[in-house]
Amino acid sequence: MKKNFEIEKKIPGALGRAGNIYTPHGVVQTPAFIIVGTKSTVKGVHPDYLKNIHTQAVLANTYHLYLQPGDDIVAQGGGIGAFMNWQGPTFTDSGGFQVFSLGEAFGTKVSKVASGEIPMVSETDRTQQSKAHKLAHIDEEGVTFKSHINGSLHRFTPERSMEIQWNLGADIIFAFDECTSPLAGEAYQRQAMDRTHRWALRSLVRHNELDPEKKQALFAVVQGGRFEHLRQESARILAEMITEHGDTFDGFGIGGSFNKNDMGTAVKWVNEILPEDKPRHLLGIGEPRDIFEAVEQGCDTFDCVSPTRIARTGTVYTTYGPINLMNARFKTDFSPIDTETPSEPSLKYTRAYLAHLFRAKEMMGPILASMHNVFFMVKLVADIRQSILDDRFYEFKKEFMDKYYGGK
RNA sequence: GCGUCGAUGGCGGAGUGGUCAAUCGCAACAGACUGUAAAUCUGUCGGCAGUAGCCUACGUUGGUUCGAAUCCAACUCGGCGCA
Repeated sequence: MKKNFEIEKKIPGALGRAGNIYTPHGVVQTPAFIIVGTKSTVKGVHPDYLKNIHTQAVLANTYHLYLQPGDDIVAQGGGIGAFMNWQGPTFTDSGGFQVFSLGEAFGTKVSKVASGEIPMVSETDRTQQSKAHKLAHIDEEGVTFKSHINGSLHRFTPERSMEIQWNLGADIIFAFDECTSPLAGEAYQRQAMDRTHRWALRSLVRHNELDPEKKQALFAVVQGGRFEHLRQESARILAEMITEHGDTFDGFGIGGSFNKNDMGTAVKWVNEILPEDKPRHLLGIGEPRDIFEAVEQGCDTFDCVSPTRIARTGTVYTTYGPINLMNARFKTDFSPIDTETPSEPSLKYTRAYLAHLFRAKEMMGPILASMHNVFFMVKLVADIRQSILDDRFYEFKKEFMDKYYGGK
């Protein structure tokens, strides 16, 4: 079996490490922030810019590209990378997140990261009526989706997800899983986790039929919610999972829901068990604080919609915390977006100019803010990597956190 | 000059006797956003008071009425028509 990951240096006294993931489209130097480009485009950001700022990889979405334009068309276009003119490494999520966002979370404000008090809602408390409005329905075999675009019905199974991801052609793909809600109780988490494990094996089997030469790396997705013993069990089962042909996973994703306050702890439970010599991707995370915690506890890659999503509504990252450019005080603030971050937008434009663009609803507002935020996160995680290589991770962490959160 | 229609909170525009401090949209002011249902969503938005409540308000003045943004009269301003 070819080697697709190597560790360069570890963080003393922790699980963290700096390393390299090798893909057919280049090396991902880890830790790395993978930029989300759901529909084979990073919203508002040109691929050339991503390249210029040394973005390590782009993550697209199986469900969205399957619906539009269709994975067959993406395949004809040469796969997501060629289709969007991105030459670097690519990932695709399996559609597992949509099981949550279009299912349990649909029509609610529930986020996969819960903060503060978590109301425990048992499965029986949910009415049939509310379930009827959801766009995703789960059964043992797979998930039936109702398209959010035109209402048409679609069936996803682990096998189908592998086939679509094979067509999309990303370098790193994920097993089809169920991202559970942070509101789900232990009984449901257990049930969903066990099912996700069965789906993982089916994904592994189907993937190896499609890709005997192993052009794509397949990552399993650890579940278990906020329950320590479930997380540990999930990590153990997936780490040991092997097909009758001897195939195993190339890496692991850590998915599902988290408690905002102890994300590092949850990640640690898992990474203490996962094999050290395979890469670990923390799905859908996150904020600077989360990333520092997760890197320290052994995660190698991350993806998150936050940089581009918050940018579109006027929020930009700065060294001293995020700011919302729509706030009145920025109307006449002619300083750079962030004096300590040399992104192209920050070097060339003022806060007042961006504030004007956002108020005028000019598309350059979201574009420039997205460019800045992508730069900020890519650079932050690159800086974290460098701090590990330089043996100064903890110093860098404290320095950054003190500025960014200002003691909060 | 005559006729006619209209004048509502920053703007647009509902409301036509009590349930109106007044639907809604925009603007404004905040907040949220963690494997993108998202250039989205939520809250506030006359003044004062921590909810109770009080005050000032629907062009102006006066009137009808238990009660008026809503009915009547005059006036002021504006649109349109005729001279």
